[in-house]
Order: sequence, then structure tokens, then C-alpha cells
Amino acid sequence: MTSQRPFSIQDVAEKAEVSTATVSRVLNRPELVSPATADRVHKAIKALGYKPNRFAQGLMTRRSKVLGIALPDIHGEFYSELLRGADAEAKQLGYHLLVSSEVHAVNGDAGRGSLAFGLIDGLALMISEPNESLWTEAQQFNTPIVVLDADLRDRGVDSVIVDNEAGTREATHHLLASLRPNMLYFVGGGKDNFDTRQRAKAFVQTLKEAEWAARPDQTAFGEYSLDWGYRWAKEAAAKGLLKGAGVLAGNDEIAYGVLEGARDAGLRVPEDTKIVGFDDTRLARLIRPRLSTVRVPLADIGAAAIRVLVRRVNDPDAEPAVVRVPTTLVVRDSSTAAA
Amino acid sequence: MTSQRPFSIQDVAEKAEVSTATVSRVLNRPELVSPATADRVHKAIKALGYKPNRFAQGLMTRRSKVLGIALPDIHGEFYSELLRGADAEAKQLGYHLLVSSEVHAVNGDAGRGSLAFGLIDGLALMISEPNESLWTEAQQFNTPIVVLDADLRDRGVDSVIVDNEAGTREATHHLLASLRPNMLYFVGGGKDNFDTRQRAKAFVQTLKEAEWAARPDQTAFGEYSLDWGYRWAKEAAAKGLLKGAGVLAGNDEIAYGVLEGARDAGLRVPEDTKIVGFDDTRLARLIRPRLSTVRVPLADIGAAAIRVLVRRVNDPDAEPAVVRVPTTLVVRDSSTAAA
DNA sequence: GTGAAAGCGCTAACAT
DNA sequence: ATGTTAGCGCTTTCAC
Repeated sequence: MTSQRPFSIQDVAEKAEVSTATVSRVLNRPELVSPATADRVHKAIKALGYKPNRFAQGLMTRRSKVLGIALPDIHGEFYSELLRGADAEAKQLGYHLLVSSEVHAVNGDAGRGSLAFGLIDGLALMISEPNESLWTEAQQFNTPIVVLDADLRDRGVDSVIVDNEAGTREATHHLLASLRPNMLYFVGGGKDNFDTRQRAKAFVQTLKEAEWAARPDQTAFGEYSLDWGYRWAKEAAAKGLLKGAGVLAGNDEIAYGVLEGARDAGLRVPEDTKIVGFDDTRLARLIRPRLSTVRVPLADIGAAAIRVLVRRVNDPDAEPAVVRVPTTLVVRDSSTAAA
Repeated sequence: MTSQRPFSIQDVAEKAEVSTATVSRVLNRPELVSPATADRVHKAIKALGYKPNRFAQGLMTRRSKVLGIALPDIHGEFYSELLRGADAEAKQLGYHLLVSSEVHAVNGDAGRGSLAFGLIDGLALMISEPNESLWTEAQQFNTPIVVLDADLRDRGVDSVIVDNEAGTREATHHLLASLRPNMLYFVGGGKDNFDTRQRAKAFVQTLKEAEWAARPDQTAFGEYSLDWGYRWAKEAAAKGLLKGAGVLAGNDEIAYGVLEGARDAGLRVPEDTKIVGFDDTRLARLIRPRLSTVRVPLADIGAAAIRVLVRRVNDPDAEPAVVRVPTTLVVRDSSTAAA
């Protein structure tokens, strides 16, 4: 339990009777040192339990092997799955993850705020709705950046985006298989949210391809919450719109809200109303009827972000990459074509 | 977009026509420098956009202002809420958070593995079931540590623990208000899980205080999943045990499983069977009937861990602290005494 | 294949 | 109140 000052490269050098340069080489460029000396050095390292000082290392190499990941104030599963995927990939590649949540709450301060670590080799930044100031702040940060969710290709930055279009089309076609396009609704999250916008757009577009120009009331925007879905459903039901309708929700929680709202209005799901969610969170498998939903592979997204970021760190001049993560429809019970 | 080598304290010193020491003082011990010079320095700093090099700083101070947080492979909300609370508190105290998930999967390697950062000022380590090797590895790490969940007081280490006992007692008494002790069941998670163990123990103890020695079948252990709750409920119902019974589940998901199982067995909740969950996750508010549950303030736990850790970092010789985070019963619809 | 030596950018005595 | 100076522990030329 004696807590001495940790051993330095000096100590190892002395113990192995070599210079510090040699020790350093053994650790970083082993091919430059003879097997015999390398062996002596390794023994000394082990004997002393030597660990290089990361600060001294960083001072020289300007590398920390730490990546930052900044997430907006999103909840629960979305957050944790993304992070889990990112962390696993980072570990794989020899990096650690510095997190910063609720980044949207950043005040203009720009000081030692959430992003200004100055200790990370790169930053994975999730932007879920327009936020110029965040983006500018991140830019000034002058470190490799990969942007999540937002499509900033025009800015020439690496980005990982969810292929909302494919998933939305698939889901919409699924509903169109048993319902008329005029009976379909999209109930999204916030109007500014990138994902919601793309999903709504693809929804309308798919209807158009089915020869139907969506009425304004066929798309609705609120927030990513059960409550909003519930309110929407109650109102829609009151207007008699929900019977025989199909609903694509902006996420699973909205979908669940719609489901409850429809039920409380005396409708049966999926017999009277078909519902498809988005994200395929745990919730979708838990509720009854089991929720059909568009699967968004959160963990993959996190992993992809890290992969792209590490590539950029190692090759600053590489062409900007845009990774499009696929989404796929998972059909469960809330939308199955009832006889 | 000119990406020069960043400005150093030297540059600032020259620009402000002072020594580097003065610049350093302005930043770290402003009270030691005259307002006039401080002002000049600040201007220079701003003009150059100077940011201290964290590596050089760390090399001197042996401090990074980064705290590690290592979590076992836990899912969803538990994970994210804890992290959110920790991150908020860390930010508050001027720290950043380095996360490491799925730490239980650590191989004995001990190398540059999950914990061996050597870059953090302290580590918040969550241990949810016995794991000596993890603990030893963390020990060797030789950095301030706060342990979450596990009660390691005897080891003289700082820890933050959930007051499972109070919450369990409250929930059990709540059920006892309308049911006989012989009709109560505890359906926990894994038998090794610390929380489950404590909850089971408090449950049995509370029954004992109600003059009832719990039968072996009144406590059951499985895992933290809906499936397990469902299976247990179906079996219990098949034996005719569930009608008129009260169930305290090890977490909300198990509770939900029990709820579904009871329903599928033709029982009504809460009329025929009363159910109380644990944790008060989002799920508890989403399902119908709304789930009564013992609230565990995850965010507070994360925050408390950081607070304790920072205290330890700043005062290595302080008395080991044990923070006990309170739990409280939240009564909703799944357990209300039906007429 | 190995060593000597020069910093990386900063803080903290020690002077003044 | 401010400047001088000596490192912190490492990597990396440049010699040999």
C-alpha cells in the first residue's frame, strides 16, 4: 500500500542498464531494438510495474488516445445504446471515450465548456436539430470531428447519418399493402428534428409515388413523447379519422401513445388501426400488441462514428466520409394485416 | 482555417510583455497579480485565442480534471440516467467524464484495459455483483475510487449505496396494508446481484416483523427481464398462488412481466393481484395500469458518486464516506387497494 | 543498435 | 508584484 511516486522511464532505463531512448523504442518502435536488450527492458518494466505517463506522452505526441463524444439531451435507450456501440468500438481501436451529455444546453460561454476539452484526439458530435452556434463552437475547437445525425456533407465534414428514407419507405409500403394512401398518417417528433423531418418527407414522397398527394393533416409534428402520441390519437379518433387508418410514428414512444389513445377511443390495434413505430427500442418488444417498428441500429451508429473519427485522426487529409446506416422494418403485431 | 501549431504560454507572455510565470499566475492564482498586468495578459490571451496545453498542465500538476466512470453491462435507462447525473455533477465541479462500459467483461489482462487509463484523477466504479478480480484490478490502479452499489465499507473505500432496505420495507408495508403476509412474493433478479439480495432480505425481514416467517417459495430469483417475471407469474398462477397475492418485483421490467403473466392467466391487476416494481424507470409510467414502484434516483446516485470522488481527489486523507441514497415508494395503479 | 541531449508547454520554487 | 529557472516524463533527432 506504499503510494510512492510512480516509476518513470528513467527508473526502467537504469534497471535495464540502457538509455531512456531505448526504453522508449522498445515501447514504440520495437523493430529498432535488438531482441536481447528488448528482453531486458521488458523484464525491468514488469519488475517495476512501469506505466508510461500519459501526460508526458501527450505532450510529445499530441495524442491522448481519447475521443470525445457529445450528445444532446436525449433520453434513455437512444443514448445508452449509441454510447455502448461507440465505447465498444473505441476500446477495440485502443481509444477511450470522454462523454458530454446535454450538449444542446451549452451556453455561449465557449470557455472550458462541454466541448473545449483540449485533451481529446477527435470529437463525435451529435446534432439532432439545427444549431449553428454549437456547430461553430465545435469548429473552432480545431480537432477532427464526425457529426452524427445531421447531414453536413456540404460542409465537407465526416458524418454518420441514419438512412431514414429507406426505413420510412419500407414502413409506408408495408402499411400501403393493406390500406389506402389517404388513410395513412405520420406523427412525428419536433418539427425541427432532423430525423423527423427526413421521415416526414420520405413518407409524403412515398404516398406521392402511390399517386396520392398527402393532405396537410396526414403529417403532424409534436415531440418525442407518449403524451403527444396519445393526444394526437384522441383528437384524430374524435374526428373519426383513425378507424381503418395506418399510423407511422416518429419514434416508438409516440407510437405507444397513439396505441393507447386509439384504444381509449374504442379502437382495436391492429384490427381497426395499424401502427408502426420508429427506432426499435426495447419498448417495442415489451408492449402488447408488440410494436412493428423501423429498426435503427443505435449501437452500429455509435461504432461507425468512432471508426470514421479514428480514420480521420490518423489521416487528416482523407476524403470526407459519409456513412449511411441502414434502417429496416421489423414487423410485429401492431400492424399485421388483420383478416 | 489555417491550422498552425497552437499558441503557447510563451506567445502570450511575449504579447503581454510579461514572463510566462505571470501568465500562469493570471490563470491559476489571479490574486497574486496586479489588476493592470492581469488585464494585459487577459487581452493577449483573448487576442491569440490561447488555451493552455492540458498535457503540459497535467505533467506538472498530476491532475487532468477527468474522472473515470466504469459501469457493468447494464441496460438502457439505468445506465443513461446514472451517467446523466454523474456528468451534470462533474461539469458543475469542473470535471469531465471518461466512460467505460461493460466493464464486467474485462479480461484479466489488466494491461491497457478498460480501467488502466492513467489519465484520470479518480474512478467511479460500479459493481453490481461480487467480482473480486475487478476490484483488485481497480485497487492496483492506485487512484481515488468510489464504489457504486456494492457495499465495501469494510474495505475502507468511499461508496455510494442505494438504500434498498427503506424502499423495500415501505413497499412491503404498502402491500401488507391490504394483504396478508403469507400472500406476498418477492421476485428478484439474479441471486448474486447486490441489490436483489438486499431487497430480498429486507422483504423477508419485514414479513418477519409482521409475524410471518416467509416460505421459501415467497422469494424467487431469476434475472432482470420481462421474460423471467412472466414465466414466474404463469407458474405461480398455475399453482393458484397469484390470486389475491401481492408481488414486489426486483425491478420494473420483472414487474411488467409479472403483470402480463397474471393477465394472461386471467387475473386482473390490481383487483386480483397487486404488483409493485423497483427503480421507477420510464416504463413504470408508460404501462397500464401504471406501475407502483420503488423509486431509485439514478441521477442522484451518479451525482453523489462524483461528489464523493472529487472530495477524495482533493483530500486523499479524508475519512471514507458512505453515501446512502434514499429510495421511496411511488404508488400508482398496479397496487392500489381495490374495494 | 544504442546513447546523448534537446525540447514539448507548463507550474512552482526561489529570487528580487 | 514579477521574473528566472528548474524540472515534470516522455519522444526524437542526431551522433556514434
